[in-house]
Amino acid sequence: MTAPITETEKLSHQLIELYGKLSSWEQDVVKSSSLSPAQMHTIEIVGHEPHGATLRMKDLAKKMGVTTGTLTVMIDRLEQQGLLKRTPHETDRRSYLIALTEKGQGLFVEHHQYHLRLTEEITATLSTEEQALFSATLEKIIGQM
Amino acid sequence: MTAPITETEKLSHQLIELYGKLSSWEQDVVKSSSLSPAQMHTIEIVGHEPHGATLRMKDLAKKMGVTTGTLTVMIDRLEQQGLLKRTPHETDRRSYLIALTEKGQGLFVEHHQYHLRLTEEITATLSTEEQALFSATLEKIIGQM
DNA sequence: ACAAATATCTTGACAATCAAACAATATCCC
DNA sequence: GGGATATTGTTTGATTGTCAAGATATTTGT
Repeated sequence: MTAPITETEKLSHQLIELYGKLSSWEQDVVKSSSLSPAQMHTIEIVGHEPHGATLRMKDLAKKMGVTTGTLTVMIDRLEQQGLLKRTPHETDRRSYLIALTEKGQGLFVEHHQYHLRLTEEITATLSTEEQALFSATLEKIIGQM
Repeated sequence: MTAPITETEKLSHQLIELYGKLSSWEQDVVKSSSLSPAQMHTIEIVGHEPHGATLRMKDLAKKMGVTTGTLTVMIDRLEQQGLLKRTPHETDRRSYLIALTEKGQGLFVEHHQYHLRLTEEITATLSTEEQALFSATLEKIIGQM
């Protein structure tokens, strides 16, 4: 492949590079736990839910971009490990609400700290203004997706 | 989870969100091809190599963060589909060099165009200066990882 | 009440992955 | 040169992630 020419090509390349680095960072971090990347990802998604939110299997599957069939076995295993639990939906007896257990919450918080530490490290050389501006632009970009 | 408070928490959250959106974008794009995400990723890594570079199985496995055992079956399947090929290393008879075929190169270029189009779309509302600044900061961040 | 829609689970098939064992080749050192 | 050691890639066996399709239970609409 030839070197990027246009600004768009440069940025596209940077996004791919960032994605790849985040990916292998996450893989490394997860390796020290007993969970697979997909399992940790599930914990992260559930953990990021606002407190008190109700997440049904279907909602979670949609958020994660997998089928409910896939999610069933994923949740089965995480439930077996005591990291999250199904509780019956109050009014819809077909549904379960998925939530972290204490143990799962602990794991989530610990993992979240890793993310914060990474973010601190990679922004260490930026000025407050530069970081704020970066964040603002990133917000716009995310809004376009 | 509560709302982000510090700038670091905000940025960490944004990075996770960006990652997730890129992830599902890639999944959607790949779905219209006959390849799995992992297979397309392999094509991308090989395709991004500088022209004339020599990639052995071991190198590629390292770049991708998988074992050579995993890569062997991955390359087997892509080779069966005529997207890339193994050619014997000139001096080391244990090794192969992995490279895209014409067909694989075509697929790579097509996929690369998708990436460029996405980048254009998400930066459409940014001024030239804002994009340049964003790119510069992103460069620093990537350099810290 | 009944038909249609919905939520979840189950099953069968295959891809992705790793660790460990293996085969072929290369390198080192005496 | 030749034997010990290291490296490269493949194979094997096990587990996980994934989907599509079908099954079951429940809810909704008429």
